[in-house]
Amino acid sequence: MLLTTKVSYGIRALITLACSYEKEGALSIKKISGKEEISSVYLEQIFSKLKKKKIITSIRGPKGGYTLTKSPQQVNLLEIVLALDGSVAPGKCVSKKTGKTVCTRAGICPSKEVWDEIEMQIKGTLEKYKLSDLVKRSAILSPEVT
Amino acid sequence: MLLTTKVSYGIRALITLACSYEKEGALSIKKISGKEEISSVYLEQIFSKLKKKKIITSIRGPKGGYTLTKSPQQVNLLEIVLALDGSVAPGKCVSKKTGKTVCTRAGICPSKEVWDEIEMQIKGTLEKYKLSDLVKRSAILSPEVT
DNA sequence: TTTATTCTTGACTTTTTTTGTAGGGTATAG
DNA sequence: CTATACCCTACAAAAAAAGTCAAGAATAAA
Repeated sequence: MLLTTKVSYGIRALITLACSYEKEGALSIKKISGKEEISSVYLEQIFSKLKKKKIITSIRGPKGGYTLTKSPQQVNLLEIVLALDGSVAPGKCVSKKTGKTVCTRAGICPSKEVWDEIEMQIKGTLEKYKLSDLVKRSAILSPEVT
Repeated sequence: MLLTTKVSYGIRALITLACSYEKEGALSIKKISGKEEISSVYLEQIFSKLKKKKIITSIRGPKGGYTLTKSPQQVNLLEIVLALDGSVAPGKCVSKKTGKTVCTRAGICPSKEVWDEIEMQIKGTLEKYKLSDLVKRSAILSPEVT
């Protein structure tokens, strides 16, 4: 599945970060997890992955927390999903981790081009949408955001 | 994941059936599972689902087995995947089984349109490809098919 | 310098989904 | 009648996803 809870939580947390992008200072895990009602310990893991891919930047110590590395306009959904799930492929003909061929029939698979086409479409669509698009929609759908 | 082993096995078995569509008689689970190296007991379950959706027809008793209900040109990949996996949605905002909304935030989800767009694309692509297309490609890629 | 805050990391547990097995039943051609 | 082959439900094993725990390291502020 593409939209795992990990991705869902990640996006929600990033929207929160995006909302305070122009403002001073960083947001702590505690604040974000509290606001979004996500387990803070789990969110830590998620942020660790986002940090590895340089989507967010961390600041340690009191008054520390996380900030977006780039502006919300520059972050697309594909990089978020890839950071959290490792792949957007509809199947695992090829391993996420090693990159090696998993399916022994990959060479003679008559439907491979179908799955490749779908993967391309998913990538295209996810790349098209930016974090800023979601912030806009979020403001319309739940206007209580401060 | 879209391309589960269930779907993969199902497609392979259906290609085998499609290859003997013009010929006399039905193919038994045993023959298909033997040829495709799939657990015959598992393939029964898969065929049960395909039968429910009228993609294949069964004939009981000796000399019995399964045949395609329609011609390979009339069977698209979307109906196969839907029969076996129940859905092609990238997430489960909505439950596969009950059809009810699972995600409590579905109403205020700022990325819902993204996932909907992706689901539409997947549906479109899978609908475009027919079983007969796979048979053709199969003949090119592994010409040993009799 | 000490302390409270907050990120960092890896291992572990639980839950859910997927994959596969077991075993009995039913229809039917020969 | 009997062997063949579909039919069905429950159960088991394995893999993946979701979530917890605990010890550690950096740093701002008292």
